[in-house]
Amino acid sequence: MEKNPDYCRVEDALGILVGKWKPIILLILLQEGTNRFSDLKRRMPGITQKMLTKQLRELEEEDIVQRVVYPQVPPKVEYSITEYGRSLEPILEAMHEWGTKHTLHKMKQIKTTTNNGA
Amino acid sequence: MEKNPDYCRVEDALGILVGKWKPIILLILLQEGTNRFSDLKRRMPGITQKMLTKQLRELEEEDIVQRVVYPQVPPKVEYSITEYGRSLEPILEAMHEWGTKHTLHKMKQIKTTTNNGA
DNA sequence: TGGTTAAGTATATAAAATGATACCATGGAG
DNA sequence: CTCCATGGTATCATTTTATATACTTAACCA
Repeated sequence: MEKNPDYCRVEDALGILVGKWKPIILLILLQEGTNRFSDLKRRMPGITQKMLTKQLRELEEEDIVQRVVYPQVPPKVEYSITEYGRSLEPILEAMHEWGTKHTLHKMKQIKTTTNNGA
Repeated sequence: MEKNPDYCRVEDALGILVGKWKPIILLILLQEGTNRFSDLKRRMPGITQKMLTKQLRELEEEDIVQRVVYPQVPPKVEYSITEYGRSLEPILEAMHEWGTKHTLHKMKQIKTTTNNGA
């Protein structure tokens, strides 16, 4: 595992995508472009400031999102996807596509299970 | 979020791929086909029986891996990818590809950071 | 009789992720 | 002088994940 570079590469991608909020943040920024902090928060009912800050910092750390601070009061901070971050799109797309099929698959499973004694 | 089906689909895929061991299990089974429990354990030094059992049960639950028990002593249990599970390959591939680029990107970042005052 | 084997369970802990809540800074409106 | 707004930070509690360790089962072998 640690030895096999194939596995590590996949882990790297997962490491960035994983978390309760990261994919949502990425999809929002990918689909709608630049958002300020409070916009993001508004679009993610349920997330706390702390969480949002943390996720954004981690994404920034990986050069996936860009953070721009306007030195004014009240503060204004804008977040956007970096060009590099955009390279994650194929993964998110593959996951979205698969997830859609998966939903159908689960429905089939339920049907089959329900009928298996009939 | 919960409202937007786009996000949920991605979450579904992540829900299945995520965990410290699942991608490794999937890659092993995808690349090498059927493995028995002890083989998998041997290929993943560091995993505990409990964890391996748990991950496999979860994958089985989602119809990603198939579990075949041979009623003999000592026990023999074989695991393999289902046809459905194989449909995850594009995601894993996309992640692998991205992860590879990411490694290079990080190296560039370090270089840039190191040179930024020169 | 007792050890070996494969695939587990059971129980207890530790560590990581997430959440709730309260606090801070500051310039302008009233 | 006080309150509002924005984008935070600090502290603590809870939930979720992962680890460590010991026990179980039952045929087989010596």
